[in-house]
Amino acid sequence: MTVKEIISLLKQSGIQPTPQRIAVAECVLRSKRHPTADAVWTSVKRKHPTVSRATVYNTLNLLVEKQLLRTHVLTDGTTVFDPHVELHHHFIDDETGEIHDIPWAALKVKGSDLLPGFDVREYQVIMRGRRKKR
Amino acid sequence: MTVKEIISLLKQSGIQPTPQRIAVAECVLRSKRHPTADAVWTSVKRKHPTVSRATVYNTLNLLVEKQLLRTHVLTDGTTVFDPHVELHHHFIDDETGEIHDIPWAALKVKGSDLLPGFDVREYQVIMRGRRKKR
DNA sequence: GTTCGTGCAAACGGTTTGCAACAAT
DNA sequence: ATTGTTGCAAACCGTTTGCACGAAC
Repeated sequence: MTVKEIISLLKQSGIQPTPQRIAVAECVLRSKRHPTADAVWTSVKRKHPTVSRATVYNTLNLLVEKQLLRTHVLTDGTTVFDPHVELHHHFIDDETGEIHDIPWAALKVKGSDLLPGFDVREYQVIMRGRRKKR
Repeated sequence: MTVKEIISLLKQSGIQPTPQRIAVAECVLRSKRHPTADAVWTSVKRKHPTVSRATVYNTLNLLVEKQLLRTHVLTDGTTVFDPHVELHHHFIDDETGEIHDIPWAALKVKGSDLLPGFDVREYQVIMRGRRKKR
């Protein structure tokens, strides 16, 4: 994803593309991981040493609001940001705590439309275990 | 669940059943909801006005450690305690944020054993939507 | 009398907010 | 001139910790 694409994405979403915001968006949208806000801050500071934590947090929240990102809350309460906005499942590594994305089509869930009293809008499967050593 | 049952449950788990701990355990083990630590504190204070937040937190963590409770972290980062330790799924109400337990047997998930590179120990389905008005 | 639990208050860590300075239009 | 953005520091909130007192074996 090029800087130009990021800028036009921001504009499309009604976000003024300032240098700080572009840097934040670059970092998190390109990431294959699921970075915390602080990880983004650390990364952005490399090229933009004066950026404040507040700006990073505000920008990330803005991106979530505009649906360019999703958030996940880990079991220890910290929030991570996920540029992968399409529906997918998650696998959480017991040892490292790393979150891995699992393609939607890898699993089939039956019965969610049959729950009496519940109108299910979306769902996802969260799996826990170990990565296979191989 | 009677007080006697709770006391013997605590003893079985190697937890000394003090009045405060019994009160905390009573509150959270009997609850059909998923209370936060603060909700437990508020509730326990009714009968035990001098109990401290620290004791409630310590006791809840102890119960989790001894596997009499599970925790869930909500999207806003707060932790709730779930006396329902058997495997089950969850439905989260979009409007109220309430967590509802869904019996394990209500859903069928296929494919979790087929993920290359992942050794799935457990999984659960998290659904979001609205309660049906009826 | 040693161990364990309690209550208080202070510390903590991640996140937010208030505010003054500063673009940008 | 108005509107919106930034950086700083302080506030915030849920949770944990340090410590002295007190109860129990």
